[in-house]
Amino acid sequence: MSADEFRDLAEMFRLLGDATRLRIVLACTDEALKVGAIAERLGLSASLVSHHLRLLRAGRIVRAERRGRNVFYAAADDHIRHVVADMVAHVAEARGQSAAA
Amino acid sequence: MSADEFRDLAEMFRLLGDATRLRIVLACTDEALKVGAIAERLGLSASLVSHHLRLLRAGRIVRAERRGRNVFYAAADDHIRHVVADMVAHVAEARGQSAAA
DNA sequence: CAAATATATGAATACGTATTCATTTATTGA
DNA sequence: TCAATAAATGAATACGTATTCATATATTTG
Repeated sequence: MSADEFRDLAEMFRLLGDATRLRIVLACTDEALKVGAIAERLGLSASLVSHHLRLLRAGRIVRAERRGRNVFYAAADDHIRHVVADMVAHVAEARGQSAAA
Repeated sequence: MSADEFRDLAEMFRLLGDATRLRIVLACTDEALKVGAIAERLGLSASLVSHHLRLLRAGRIVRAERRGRNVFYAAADDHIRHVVADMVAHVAEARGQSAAA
C-alpha cells in the first residue's frame, strides 16, 4: 500500500469515526438529502451538519448537488456505500458471535 | 441497526482512524507480534504502542497472548482482518478510478 | 431590488485524546 | 532473592477538533 493510499485509508476511518458524522453519512447513504432535512432528521443544527458535510465532502465520502436553494448530499459512490454496508454487517455479525461491549 | 451496534461501529472507525493505531493494526494483521517488535518496526516508543494496544484491545480489534515475558498481539479475528482488507482494497480501487487527494 | 430561505463560513471555546516521561508490575534467569 | 528485560500504567501536557454563535453568501420569489 502506498503512502497516499494509507493517508486516504486513515482519513476515511477518521471521518467515519465521529458519531455525528457517521449518523450523517448513514442518513444519506440510500437517498440524497438536503442539509436541512439531515439536520431535522437527526436533531442537529444546520450549521453543525454543514460543517461536517464539508469535511465529508473534502474526504470524498459524500458528494453535493445543488438544486435551487437546496443542496443535496449523498454517498459519494458505490465504494462508499459498499464499505459502510460491509462494516455494518461485520459489526452485526461480530456482535452476534461473541457477546457485548 | 441497534444502538449498541452503532456504538460499536463508530468506535471501530474511531480506533482505526488514528494513523499510529492504524499502522499498529496493519503491522499485526498477518502475524502476531510482541509489543517491542511493533515498536521497533514502526519507530515508536514501547510505551506509546502499549497505550494504543490497550485501546485496540478494549475495542476488540486486537487480542493479546502472553508468552513468557513477551505479549503477542494480533488481529482479534477474521472479521477484523476482513474489514481492514476490504477497506484497503476499496481505497486502492477508489484511487485507481477517480484520481487523487 | 428587497425580502425570505437555505447553506456556508469564521472565530471562539470546550472537550477529548495522542504523546511523553516516570514509575510500576510481571516474568525469567543467575 | 536479585538483577534484567518486557510490558503496562498514571499523570501531565500539547494538540486537534467538535460544537456553538454570529455572520456571510447564494438562490428564489414578490
